[in-house]
Amino acid sequence: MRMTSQRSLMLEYLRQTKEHPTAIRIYEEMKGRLPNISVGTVYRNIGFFKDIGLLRELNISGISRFDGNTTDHGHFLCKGCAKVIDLEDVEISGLVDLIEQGNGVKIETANVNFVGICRECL
Amino acid sequence: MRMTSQRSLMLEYLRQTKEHPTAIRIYEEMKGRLPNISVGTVYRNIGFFKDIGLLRELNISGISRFDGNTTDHGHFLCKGCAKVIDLEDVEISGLVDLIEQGNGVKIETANVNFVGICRECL
DNA sequence: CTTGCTGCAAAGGTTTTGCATTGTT
DNA sequence: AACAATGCAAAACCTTTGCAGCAAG
Repeated sequence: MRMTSQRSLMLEYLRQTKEHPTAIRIYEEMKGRLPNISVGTVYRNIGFFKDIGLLRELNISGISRFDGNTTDHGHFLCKGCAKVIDLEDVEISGLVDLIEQGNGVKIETANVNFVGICRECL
Repeated sequence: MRMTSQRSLMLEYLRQTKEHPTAIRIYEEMKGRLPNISVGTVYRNIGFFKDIGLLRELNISGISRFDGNTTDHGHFLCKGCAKVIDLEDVEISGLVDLIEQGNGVKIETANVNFVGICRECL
């Protein structure tokens, strides 16, 4: 792989942000630093980072969001303010073992997501 | 609401199928019985059924699939054959309580989905 | 110098929407 | 008769892709 300015800026942003951005949000963020960057590049690099395990895709409520934190954890999407909260307290590895043994399947990725109203919006 | 032939056939199909169809799949299925049905109608009715709680939208791997079984249960998507298996053995209500209490949020819907390889494809 | 990455623009696929018409109630 | 739901087609999105040029190694 070739480390380009597009890739290093994307990684820098994805590693520090906690906002679980959509692809378009990442594109806009990059646009501020690299005005000529194209959506194609953003999408291609998202795919690349996913493949090498630096990025996780979240499937909550239709639109894809991305998370630079690839440890196993759940997510909560607030319907009120559209914020996504990390749920570090969900024991996903235990769930995975249970389901693999109970159903005879091999699990590669887990998506444990909840939608509702956050503390601030309540 | 007005019970039309489009709606009753959609409900009949969604209640009996176990294939967790995509919107286009539902459209094709309906097309076999109502050759003039339009995608717009299918999408509008999917939204309507979701609103009144007769249908659940699954967000696994990008494309939306729908499930007429609205009881709380998880799903497993096989990367090999694209089949979706219901996971009745995941204790979702327990998870929901834990997260609500630990994070001070109110959960409305839970998406507990796994991707991997099924027993037959292994 | 090589070739992987990029920007651009077009295409592909999904979902939504405006509007005149149809069909339930 | 009213007006909710439909069919049709266009539009709005999101994502992917082909290709020529650029730049990292």
